[in-house]
Amino acid sequence: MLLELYPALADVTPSWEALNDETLSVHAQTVLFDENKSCQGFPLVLEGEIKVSRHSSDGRALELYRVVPGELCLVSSASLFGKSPLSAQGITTRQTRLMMIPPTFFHQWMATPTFRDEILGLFADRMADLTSLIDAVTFQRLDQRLASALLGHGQQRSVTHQQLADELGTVREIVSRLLRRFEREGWVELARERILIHDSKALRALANRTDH
Amino acid sequence: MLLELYPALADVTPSWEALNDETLSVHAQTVLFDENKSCQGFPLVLEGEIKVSRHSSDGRALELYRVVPGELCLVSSASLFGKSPLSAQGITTRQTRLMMIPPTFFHQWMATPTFRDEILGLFADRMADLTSLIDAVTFQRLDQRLASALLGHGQQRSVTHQQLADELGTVREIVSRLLRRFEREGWVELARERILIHDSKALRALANRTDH
DNA sequence: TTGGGTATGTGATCTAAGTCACTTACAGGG
DNA sequence: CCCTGTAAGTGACTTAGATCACATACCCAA
Repeated sequence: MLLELYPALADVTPSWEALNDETLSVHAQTVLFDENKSCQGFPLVLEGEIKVSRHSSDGRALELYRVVPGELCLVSSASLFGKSPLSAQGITTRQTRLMMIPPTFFHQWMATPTFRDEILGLFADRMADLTSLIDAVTFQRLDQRLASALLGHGQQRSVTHQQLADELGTVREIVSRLLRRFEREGWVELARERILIHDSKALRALANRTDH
Repeated sequence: MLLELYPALADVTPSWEALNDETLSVHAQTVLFDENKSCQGFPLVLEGEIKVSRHSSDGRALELYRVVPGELCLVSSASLFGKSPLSAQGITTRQTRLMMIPPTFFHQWMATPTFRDEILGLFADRMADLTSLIDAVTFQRLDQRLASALLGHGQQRSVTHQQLADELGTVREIVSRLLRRFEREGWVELARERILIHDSKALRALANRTDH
């Protein structure tokens, strides 16, 4: 199970099995780590999802990325590598099973080439995501980013407008207004806590526009 | 010299001295690597500076960070770890001496604990910078970011308004106007390609404001 | 069925930032 | 000293996005 998600763990010493009882199961909305707190351990997600985001002083939020099984929490690893405080908040979006690797284990495991390469590879992918986010935030319009946010979740997304706002780093009213516009165009259909995608092609076209 | 900047190189095998003749010296404005190209090697900066930035389709730019001697190019390392294409452009800001580490060497060196820890530590610091950038771009106003950009460069900065615009991800006119405002407040004094700081305290106050 | 809590819709208004179209200032080479 | 290219100043206008203040709409539990 764990090995399927993180095959490189097969080789590490001390064996991960020493930590088997460290597996914990938490509810949705559990805060696993927080901005400016130091990192307790390195989370490997077995099941569920962690949402990682930053918060502004005036109550706005921006989602950096989500950690699903088989992936890697960039912020935690950076914190472990550098002993610097965490730079974002991590919260589960639903019931989640995970293994918290203590820092000492994590450091020892990094000596194993396969494990190291896997971690560094995941690290790299996340980095690319982050730089994409940076230029989305800098150069793209909100309607384009909203369109992207709606895609890749199947035929419908079950979220509130406020949740989308927190994902994009804006406020609820703007999301509502843009969604309304999409609906008038016939691209989506809106219901309470639910958005049905009718024309993903049009949304994708908007998301990928390079001009303004 | 090299060892003073990167002490962990003392321990690596094969020895870095095998690469000694790989040191190269390039002029200002040399493009070392580019977006969507794959990475040629890992640059260790001995002297000079590399500016790493992203570019939008409509000619705007945003600086991610600068690499000075003793530091680490996050984008290059991510590219090497992940074999993914580079996600930013790297260009020297002045005459620069550097050593391009071939990927094979780099991978071998990562087996050395001291080297690995150093690299990962630098990696972590950069990550923190990047997340700060993300929320500066998302949550801060341009005047605040401009104020930050003016600080930490001594009594004066010798740059054009266009260069500042490219650093902040905006356009020249906005920078000119904001600087003019700062001048009217008596915080700075403007001259061709030169900005004298008169009241860094006021600038810092603006930069650190948490409200709007 | 009703009533309160949460989610959504929307007009009015504000403002930071971008765009356009210029003019003006400057510095260095011929 | 003039000419030319680059840097900077600036008014007029547009617009995306934020803010405020409500009006509904919906859902579940009592």
